[in-house]
Amino acid sequence: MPQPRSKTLELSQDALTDCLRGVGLRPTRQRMALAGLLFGKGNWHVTAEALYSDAIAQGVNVSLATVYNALHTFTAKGLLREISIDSTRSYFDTNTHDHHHFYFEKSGRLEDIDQTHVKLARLPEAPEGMKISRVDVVIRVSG
Amino acid sequence: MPQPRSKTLELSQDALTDCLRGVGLRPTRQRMALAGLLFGKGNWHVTAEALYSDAIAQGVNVSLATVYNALHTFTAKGLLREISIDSTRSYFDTNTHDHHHFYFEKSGRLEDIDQTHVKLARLPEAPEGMKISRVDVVIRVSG
DNA sequence: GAATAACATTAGAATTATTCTAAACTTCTT
DNA sequence: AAGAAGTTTAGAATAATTCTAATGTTATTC
Repeated sequence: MPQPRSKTLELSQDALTDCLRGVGLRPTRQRMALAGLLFGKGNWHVTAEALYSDAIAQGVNVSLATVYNALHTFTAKGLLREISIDSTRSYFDTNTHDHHHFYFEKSGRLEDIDQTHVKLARLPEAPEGMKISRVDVVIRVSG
Repeated sequence: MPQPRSKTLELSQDALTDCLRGVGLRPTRQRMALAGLLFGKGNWHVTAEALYSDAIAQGVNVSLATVYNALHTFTAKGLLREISIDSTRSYFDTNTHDHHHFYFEKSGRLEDIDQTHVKLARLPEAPEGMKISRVDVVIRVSG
């Protein structure tokens, strides 16, 4: 169930166009609308289904396949970051900076953790010939 | 594709029975066989499909549904720990102690990280009324 | 040790999340 | 405006997992 988003911080059409063109994507009607929903309201975590419902609710005419396409293209271009929690739950995070997450087991909700509250003091070497592409810390909470 | 397991460290029927009874589970033929495959060869990470193939290959007569049932029951009883990497990949880890993982993006393989090589120096408080049930660190490597 | 209750297993159908297909449509370039 | 390249779409396909309900097994009681 999608949370009602709090702050509205509408992005202009021009800002959205720039955002898409800036990463080499054509500003199509669907991508503009989805980018508006994704990036117009501060950082959040969204599933494909939730974004799709949101779009439909706003009268944006878009198919579920397009939502998946857009989420994956945006992720590939660095506009989003994908976070997988369990086999039935994959979130897209509009915050692409280094940060970690609380996962609320009961509600299935994800929440950013302030960067200053987690510190990895020691990390292992990447195995021979490999490089670390990302470190994810997920703190599961319940109760 | 299941890795060929290296060390063989067969567990006696008695040890398996004790292991199951110890957590309040009936030692059925299928559970005994699956527990033998899971716990007889040191720590490893297995998917449901891989364990199923392994069982079939060893001539153990078991259905896929039973493999899922057993994996989930064992996990609920604390004999296994489930690790989800992405929406199509869920592993069961026979190492239930605190530890973290390398994830090889190319091969999809998971590897334990020696406990001494990761140190979380600072952790946030659990949000109001919640308690931390688990902290997962997954280091994705590629190349 | 037979009867019974409780628990487990099974094949196959159902479900869920996601990806694929290929035809129709947009956008960009010339 | 025309052509090329890229995008969208409905609906079919896939993959992993769960469900169903009938059958089989294990444990308990007498």
